Amino acid sequence: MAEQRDYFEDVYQVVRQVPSGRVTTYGAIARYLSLRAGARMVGWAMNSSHGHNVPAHRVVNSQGILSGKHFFGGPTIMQQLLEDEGVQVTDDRVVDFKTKLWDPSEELAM
DNA sequence: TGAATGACGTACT
DNA sequence: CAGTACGCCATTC
Repeated sequence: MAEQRDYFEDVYQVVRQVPSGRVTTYGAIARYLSLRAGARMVGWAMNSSHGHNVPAHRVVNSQGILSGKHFFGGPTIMQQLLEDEGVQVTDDRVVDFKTKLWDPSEELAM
């Protein structure tokens, strides 16, 4: 049982700060945390986010695609959550993703 | 102990 | 422009 919680918690905190109606990308988080692992470990942290009160549904890949929707227990759970927050999703993709993109390096920086 | 995998991203062909 | 390959590194078998 490796309690790498420290590393994951860092990711969780960033995701938790994502405002409703906004989305962020794995790469953005990884880059903000200077994770050399790139973006893969960010997704891995999400996998462990179950029970951590982490709105992982606000985290999408660089294309704004709901890559992990299938991991929410349903192919429409993630989409429903986003739509419920005001994020329009079409074909598993965030509408106006580029505009709704919440970059920690931009919002949390400085 | 080593190999395989993985909610991604970037680079190259 | 599209497709393929590689990297990155922790977790799992």
